[in-house]
Amino acid sequence: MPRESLGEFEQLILLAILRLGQEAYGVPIIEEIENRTGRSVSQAAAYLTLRRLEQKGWIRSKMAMPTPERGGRAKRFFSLKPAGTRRLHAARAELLNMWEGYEPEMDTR
Amino acid sequence: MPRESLGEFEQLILLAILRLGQEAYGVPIIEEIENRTGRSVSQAAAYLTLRRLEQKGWIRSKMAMPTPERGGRAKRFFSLKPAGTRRLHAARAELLNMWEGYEPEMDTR
DNA sequence: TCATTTACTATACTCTGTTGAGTAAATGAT
DNA sequence: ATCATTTACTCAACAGAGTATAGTAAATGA
Repeated sequence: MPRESLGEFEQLILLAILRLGQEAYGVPIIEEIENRTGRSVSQAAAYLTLRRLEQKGWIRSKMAMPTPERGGRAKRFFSLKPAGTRRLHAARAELLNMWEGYEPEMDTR
Repeated sequence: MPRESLGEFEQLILLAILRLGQEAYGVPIIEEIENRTGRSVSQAAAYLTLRRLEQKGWIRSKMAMPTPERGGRAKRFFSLKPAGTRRLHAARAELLNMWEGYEPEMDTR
């Protein structure tokens, strides 16, 4: 049974798509996550997760035409479906609830 | 290779231990997570994750003496080790970074 | 003695995340 | 034209995190 809450990497992918808007295809999605988290993201990990998210009905994708640049292959653009948007929103709410009241000083008791 | 960041459920467990302080043993840990997240947590999931966290050196545990109540078996109490505290702190920083700038209104564009 | 309560365990499995390598379609240089 | 290079995406196998179902163990109270 799939879990109710989003996985962490899934969240990162959805957030990246949301933030990138019209420019949300594989390569920038990976860069966005790398910039934001500071960790490196393999292409395979990203594309696999994108496919899984699409299968679950949280995002949709569409191939675009190639662009006239060196190596400018056709890109697959992604966007959030309503269900994905709701998931993302719910994930944030859960996190807020979970960490609410936490103060870093608690760590050093 | 284990991942650098904590899993979501692992975070919940560590946070529950931190919050419960002296009272951090299996049953209240489970209740704390259920209350905070609204989802139900199986005992197996909790104890298994507790064991994994201990194996990784993020928490320690100690059996206490039985208490004189009906069914009052010996309890295994958990506490954070420094490494676990650091992980928890780092996990929070990552989350803040990841969601920074996100506004719920972004969802409804 | 035995049902009940509280606390913890075993085992097997699915889902999520990661790795390492590879394919495909475009341009640019020779 | 051919072939190296760039950009974009794919395959397959595996490891790690999370879940489900069921069970064991040690206490009390009737």
